[in-house]
Amino acid sequence: MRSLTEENYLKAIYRISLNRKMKISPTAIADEMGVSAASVIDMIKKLSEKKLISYDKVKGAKLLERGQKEAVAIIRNHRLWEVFLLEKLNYSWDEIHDIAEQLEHVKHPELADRLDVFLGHPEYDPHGDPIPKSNGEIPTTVKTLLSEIEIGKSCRVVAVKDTSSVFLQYLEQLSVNIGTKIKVLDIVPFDNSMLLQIGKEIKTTVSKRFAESLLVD
Amino acid sequence: MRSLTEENYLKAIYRISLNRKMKISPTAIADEMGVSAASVIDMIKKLSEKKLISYDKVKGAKLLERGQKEAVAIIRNHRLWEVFLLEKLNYSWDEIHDIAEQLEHVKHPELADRLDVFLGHPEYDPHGDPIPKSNGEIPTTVKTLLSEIEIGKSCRVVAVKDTSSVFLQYLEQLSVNIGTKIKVLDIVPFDNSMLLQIGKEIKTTVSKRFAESLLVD
DNA sequence: ATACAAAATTAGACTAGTCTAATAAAATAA
DNA sequence: TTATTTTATTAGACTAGTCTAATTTTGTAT
Repeated sequence: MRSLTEENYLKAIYRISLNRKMKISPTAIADEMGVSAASVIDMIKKLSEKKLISYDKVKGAKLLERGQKEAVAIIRNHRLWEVFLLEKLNYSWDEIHDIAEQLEHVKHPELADRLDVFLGHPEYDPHGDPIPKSNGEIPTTVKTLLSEIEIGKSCRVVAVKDTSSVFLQYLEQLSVNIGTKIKVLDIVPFDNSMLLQIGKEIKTTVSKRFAESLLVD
Repeated sequence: MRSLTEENYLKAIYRISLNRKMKISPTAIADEMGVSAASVIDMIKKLSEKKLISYDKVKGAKLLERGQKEAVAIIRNHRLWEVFLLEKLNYSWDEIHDIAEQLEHVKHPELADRLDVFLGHPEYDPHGDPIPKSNGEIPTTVKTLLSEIEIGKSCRVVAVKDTSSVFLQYLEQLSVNIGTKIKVLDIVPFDNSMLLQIGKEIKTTVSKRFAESLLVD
């Protein structure tokens, strides 16, 4: 059984390995976790002994197969719970992360799968990140930005890139939610502003910046 | 912020205070929690200092207002999550407790209330225990056993008293679930067996013991 | 009331995870 | 290549929660 702390280290190492293709040094982990480098060294020893990661001063830390699997499972939990919180409990984009951070550690062999079924096998979490499959496979999603949609085509909102409250409030005002259907009616060549049909009711023009902050399918 | 362990002690003290009307001694808590009496003494000191409980060698431990409130909030979480796990994720009666034991500690000011709304304000958890309200009030439910229903009356299953797997399997076989409608067609005076109409399809006779293991409304 | 048993408490140790401060090793710049 | 800075590592201490093994207190039975 993995402790909460161990799980968080695995997750941190996983996240670093995605973001930057660089060496995963103790200091990098310390920054990610918000702890001292000394603490990280201790945990690196522990996780290495348990064969969850490999470590070498030169090459840095790296998840071994078991560690990788566990990290991905936690990410899967996290993203599924985020979908649940947003869609079922009507939480807003900016609130779900912290709660999912706690929920992701709840352990039961079938929990993620049952949640997945209940939510209808969502492919993305509300931040647009792909939800790993049960077998650990992560759909390599080519995320489509609204700004890439051609005139006349329709799409559905699957996630937001920008989670600032100004942006989210703007979305609310426009009645844009996850699942909202959007049709691109026109694109202004001058500044790439887009004329959109949002749902059935609303027709409005948005900036390029706006269109680059929404992920659609 | 309360630690996991502190929360579990508060919960244990609360549970003891319900079951037996007796003094809540360190040993009683130790038994309930499965730890040594020495550990309990330490925690009693801690919780007393934090004004969550009172303690006195003679009178034993007692939850103070804040402690009581927090304990009830945790119970509320627990029972709401049990409903969720059973009704939404289709877990079985015997699996939900352990998972809810973890979920109950997830903290966010609105979580319980949102879950409550999502689940449609359930009054009982699947074990037939009342779910505390948001304000801490616990509906003093006069639980009705199926065995108390009169001939010709109908009711709906709200919970089970017995959670042994033999009983649960029997229920499954009879297609009895939470929410299932049952009509009492006849009662055999000899041994109080009941002839039931279960849902639309099934008509069967069950023993008194069976009828005393099902809670209905 | 005295002796025995049970319960409460204290003392001291252990683990997991954290820290700071000191030291060692490596990388970088002059 | 030597000095400086950054990074890695070790040492030692702290907290929360746990334990076992005394020890003290309380309760009970004769």
